[in-house]
Amino acid sequence: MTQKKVRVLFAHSPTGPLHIGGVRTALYNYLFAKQHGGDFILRIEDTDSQRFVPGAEAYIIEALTWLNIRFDEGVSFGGDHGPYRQSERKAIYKQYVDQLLNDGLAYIAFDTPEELDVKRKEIANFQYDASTRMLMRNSLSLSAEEVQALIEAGHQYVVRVKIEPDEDIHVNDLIRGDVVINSSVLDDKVIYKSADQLPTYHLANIVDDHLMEISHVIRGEEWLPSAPLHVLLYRFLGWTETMPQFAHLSLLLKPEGNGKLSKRDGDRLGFPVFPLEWKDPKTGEISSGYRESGYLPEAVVNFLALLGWNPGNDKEVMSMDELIQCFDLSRCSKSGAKFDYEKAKWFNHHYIQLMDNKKAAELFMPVLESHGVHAELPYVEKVVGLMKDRASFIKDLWDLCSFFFVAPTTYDEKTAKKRWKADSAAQLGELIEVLRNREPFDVEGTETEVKAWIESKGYHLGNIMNATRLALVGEGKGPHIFDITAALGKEETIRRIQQAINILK
RNA sequence: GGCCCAUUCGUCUAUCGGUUAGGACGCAAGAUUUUCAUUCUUGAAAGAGGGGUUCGAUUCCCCUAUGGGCUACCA
Repeated sequence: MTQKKVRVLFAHSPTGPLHIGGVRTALYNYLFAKQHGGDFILRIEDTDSQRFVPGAEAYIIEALTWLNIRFDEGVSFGGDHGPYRQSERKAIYKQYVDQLLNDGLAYIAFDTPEELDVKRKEIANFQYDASTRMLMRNSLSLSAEEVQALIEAGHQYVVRVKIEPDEDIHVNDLIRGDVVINSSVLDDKVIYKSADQLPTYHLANIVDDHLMEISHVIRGEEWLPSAPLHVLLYRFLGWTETMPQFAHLSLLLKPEGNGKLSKRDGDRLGFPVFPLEWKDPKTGEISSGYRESGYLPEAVVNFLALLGWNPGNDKEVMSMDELIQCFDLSRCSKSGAKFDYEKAKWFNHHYIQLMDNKKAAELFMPVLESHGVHAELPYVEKVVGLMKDRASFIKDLWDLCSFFFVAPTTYDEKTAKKRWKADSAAQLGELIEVLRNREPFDVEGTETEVKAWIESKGYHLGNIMNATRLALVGEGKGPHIFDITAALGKEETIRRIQQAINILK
């Protein structure tokens, strides 16, 4: 059987940004390749010259690079099975189209799109196949002379595969098992267009996969209905022995309602469907991306890996290396998975908790800058260490801990009403004296001394603490009070308390 | 319409004929705490429906329903 080296690919058409479902397909291919010590290849399928979108190719590469999904070979990565852009492989395809034509496994058809439309209206459930092809204008219904004359007169034509009816075609799918489709329901698919001298997906795909020695084709379920056609094409070309193994992945569905997750859903539902922000070159419309929304690549990869696959145990948090080890096509679920944005957020939260303070601080620096704060990294690191457990996104840290960088100028009304008592001003005045004499101004020492002072005076601990918090933060939130004082330092702590006394009285 | 694929808590899923149907997100309650969170504990929450096969079906088969995909000179 297939002892050949594992070579899988991510093939995408440059018709727009790669969406998150495509990212998952790329990820699964990558995991599979790496697990088997195989190659992961990028192929650009630009056989539809009409729908080409500039920038789409670079986008795919940038997005997957961000996610640490690395290619071994392909467009912009080199390799000896190139070129990897289908538009650059015209001559290659032509040769196989001719072969099919010579072998009588394909034929030339002159029907224009308009003529086909007419037929589709005339005949219910019209399908260009064995039952109708003799009614059409093609090299089967026309004489060789007529065909020749038509071509010489400059008529554009297409080449269609000639599918023989009444045969059960088996597709052995690694995820779904034996899938059988009768050839009668297949139509004589167009495999080549004379207008741009390019094959369609079906032919290009088979020829390239064969020539690039692809061992496994792992792709979305939307391809399952045409898989029998592909099986037939391998047979027609004489490549059945080396035909890759197929695996059709279930689709990613909209979180609410039903249907396949699409470009539109993201901004409508308030979460990204693209890995990176994308600006449509034609309309200028901007679609949000995971990266720009503050997602960590590790979180996106982990979340995506589990959408339609699981390791067979309760383990959910997994690094790329662990995923590579555990991944198993046979554990991919057969049914579509609804996109769960809340869980994606949880993964991000979790990965921020796991991240070391320095890394988190570095990521937080630009956020601080954007708020006009220029802080020293060691200080930011300390603050982030105190607060990062609470953030789902790095940028959330600003709301969580801006008071570490900017003193409050106003005090939250509700909190003030509840926490600032009649004697708060006097008590905090005394507290300032206690703090002024405190040395060193560390967390434990200061806490011990302040608590001792509160006890000796018979004050209410909660009242003092809550009022102090209000003075330092401006509202009733934040970490342990002495973590705040130690971070702010003696001078700033006293200044803020004094200011609160002045304003709140 | 035709063809194909699917169907376990709200969501992602485990279970490969015998389980109190397990975990995670979310939700609720409680604990911890000087605040807000985090964290921890607990709880509610599921086999689409109907037939078979079997001593026994969530699990195997069939039908129905529902959902999804495909049905282009798009991928």
